[in-house]
Amino acid sequence: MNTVRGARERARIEVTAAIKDEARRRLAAEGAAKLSLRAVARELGMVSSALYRYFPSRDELLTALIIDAYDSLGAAAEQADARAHAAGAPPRDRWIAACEAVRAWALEHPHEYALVYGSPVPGYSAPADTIGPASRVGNVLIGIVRAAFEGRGLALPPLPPALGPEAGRMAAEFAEGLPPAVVAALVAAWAQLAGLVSFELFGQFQGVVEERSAFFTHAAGQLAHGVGLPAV
Amino acid sequence: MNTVRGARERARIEVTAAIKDEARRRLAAEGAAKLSLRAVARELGMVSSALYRYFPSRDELLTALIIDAYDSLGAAAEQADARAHAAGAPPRDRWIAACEAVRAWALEHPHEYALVYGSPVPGYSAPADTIGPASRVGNVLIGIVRAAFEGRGLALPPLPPALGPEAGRMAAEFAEGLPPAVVAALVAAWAQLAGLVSFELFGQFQGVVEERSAFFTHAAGQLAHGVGLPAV
DNA sequence: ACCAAAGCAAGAGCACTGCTCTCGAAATAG
DNA sequence: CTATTTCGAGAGCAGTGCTCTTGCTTTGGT
Repeated sequence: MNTVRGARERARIEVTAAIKDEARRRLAAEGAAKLSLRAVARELGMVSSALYRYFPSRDELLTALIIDAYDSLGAAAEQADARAHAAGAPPRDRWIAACEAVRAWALEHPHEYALVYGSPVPGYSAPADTIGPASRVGNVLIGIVRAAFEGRGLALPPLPPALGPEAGRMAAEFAEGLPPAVVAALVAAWAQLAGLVSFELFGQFQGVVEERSAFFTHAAGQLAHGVGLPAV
Repeated sequence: MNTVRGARERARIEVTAAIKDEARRRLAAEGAAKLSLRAVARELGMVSSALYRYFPSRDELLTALIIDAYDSLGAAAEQADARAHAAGAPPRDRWIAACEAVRAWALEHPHEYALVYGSPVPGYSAPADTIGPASRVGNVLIGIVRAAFEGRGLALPPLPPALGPEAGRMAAEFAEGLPPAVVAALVAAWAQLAGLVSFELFGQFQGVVEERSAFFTHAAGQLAHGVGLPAV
């Protein structure tokens, strides 16, 4: 019922939020590898050992930040798509809008993007709590393609027979009703989108691509074509 | 001339190599973030301060490993393509072979792959020494597409007019003679290939894609189609 | 052949990290 | 009002990157 349970509990969630905020600030400033519990505690005027009452380890703190990042990124994609949808944009434009939202979020929060889509911190494996928020971006893309499928226009990408069962399983598991060939293309496009963003963010385009924004939009359009969204 | 310049220099390059070897071993075992100079030195029977005679900082050691990783990955792609080329494979199959070689190398050297294509270590920007080795994989892909172009079959991908100058610049800069539209598609495909590999390697496909190998081959084929390589 | 210069390993030391444990104070629950 | 839980503080451990000084050894010029 979310009742007020006394000063202690309220203080706890406030301190927890303050810790995450400060950690996010330091994350943005110096990156995940240099995020130090002691520095966070120091900045908050507490002693480092007190922080362990709220997060049992540095990795747990990072996990909390990862979940928040997934949620923030997912929300950005959802909003961009909703805006495009409300404006009556065709699926292809909604797709591009969602992709551009992902890129924009990544450019605004580079270290948080690196946290979720970059190399995982070694010896760390994402706990189950992250898979829900992690799928929000994917769900946006699925929703756009589904809209195109239920409307008239969706071209079927090719699918080698050997991949039929696997694609069918993926479709049944998280994109019920969509043709397997589309689902397979969708998953690939999702990874490829991350590749485009990561390359730009991690400096791989340095000295190669200059007009990043226009280039990305073009590439996103190509991805849309790849999953079968019509050009109109 | 590579003459023998005395015991001291020989010892120096031997020790340098031993340090890199041990560092690579620890990198494979625990990842870049936990790579510790002291541990490397300890394992080599020297004291940590002695290591600074060979590498001025931890970052410099990492840079050396990055260059080696780029070279190793590039060599793997080159060999795979050369093999396919020698076997008379058409461009599309050479493309897929090169992509699969990249994936195989990444699966064999996950931490080294993460070092070069994952999130860059924060506060670290790749020095100029890395750009040469870094482009070897890209050059392989360019070579394959060029072969298809100079033979008869290469379909021109679409290119929005706004991206014409940028694509032309890229073509002139590192793929002289290829149509700008192809070069733009090539650069995007390169990033997308990395996205596919990264997603698999970093666990983003966990619970999504099961038959990773078949899925990747299919996606690589789609990338080949995207840059204009004919299906035959 | 000798001797100064350069290269090198070792050790001590600094400031920092994640994390554990104990202890006393405060808030809560019965 | 008392017993229990909850929390902050401090000390401490083992580890880190990196610097500086101290001697020893190899080198190169005379």
